[in-house]
Amino acid sequence: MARKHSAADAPLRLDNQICFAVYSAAHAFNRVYKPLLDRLGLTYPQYLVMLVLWERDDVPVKDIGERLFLDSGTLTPLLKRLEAAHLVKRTRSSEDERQVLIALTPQGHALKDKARAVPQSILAASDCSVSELVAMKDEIVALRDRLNAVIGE
Amino acid sequence: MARKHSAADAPLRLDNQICFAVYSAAHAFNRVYKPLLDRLGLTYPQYLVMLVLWERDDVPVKDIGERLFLDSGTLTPLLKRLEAAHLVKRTRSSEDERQVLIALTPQGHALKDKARAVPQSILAASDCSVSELVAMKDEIVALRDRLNAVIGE
DNA sequence: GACAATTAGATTGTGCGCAATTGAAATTGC
DNA sequence: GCAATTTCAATTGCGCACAATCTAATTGTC
Repeated sequence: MARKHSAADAPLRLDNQICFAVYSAAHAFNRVYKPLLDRLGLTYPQYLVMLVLWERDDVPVKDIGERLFLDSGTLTPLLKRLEAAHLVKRTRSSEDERQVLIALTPQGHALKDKARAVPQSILAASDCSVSELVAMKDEIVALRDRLNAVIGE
Repeated sequence: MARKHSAADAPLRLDNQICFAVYSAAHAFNRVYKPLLDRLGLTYPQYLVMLVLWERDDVPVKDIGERLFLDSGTLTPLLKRLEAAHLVKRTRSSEDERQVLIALTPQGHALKDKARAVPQSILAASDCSVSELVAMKDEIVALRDRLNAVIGE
């Protein structure tokens, strides 16, 4: 019978790790996005922040972080770079001086139209039907949420 | 009828992005792995390298990179840290002086036994049957491979 | 009103991840 | 046989990610 190494090692084999499937797929997405986002002058995490802001802006950093599962250590420098690129404006809230509100500039709003080409290209690259992708996305989100539920014990 | 914003914006909504599902799931995995890997003294990417080496060591950096989809800019410093931790040894190949061969030290081999507890904990955290996880992994790997196929045009 | 506890964001330090460049070694093309 | 090309690893620089720490502002309790 054909067997690779010892059966006791199966749980430690790279190709059996779902985490590596997810990890490597994330990098593959990043590589496909890169040339598309270069045209917008955005990195992939910056693109995610812009997606959040295009839905609703003038929101505190905290809200963006909760949406993307990122903390201030990641977002503060990223948002400063977006501000340096004149895509967002950062202003202290007058109601709560602890908060910094992130608003889109006119250029930030305008970039949304150029961004509409991105999802189409990604769909083409994934070489997959929309319904299949939606089903997969829902499964992955469900897994992510179960994992996140474990973090807080 | 209930509609969120404009239908034309649906392709740009964060919750419709499969890439974000994958991206955020990768981070969720990382957070679940962290306390488990801390006990082994490994980061997650270092754990992946060790998985590769536990299958077969004495391999050039290039092979590890092809397996994990990582380049020398990532692997060289990572491998130097594993060497500093006395888990691997780096030696120039005598057959091809361009190559650096990575071999496990006795401690590197020994760590495999401690690592066996990791996949079990991950399975528990994912709160999912093995067959469901395998099916999902295969789908994600298939998507990743289609994306990677596009990179080379 | 005073003070402890909490919250928001910024900062620092470490470790990826990748593009671009470099340098040495091997392969090829003629 | 030797120049041109290719290959492999290392290096540099930039941008995440996140833990830990810090400061300032707000809330809760009395």
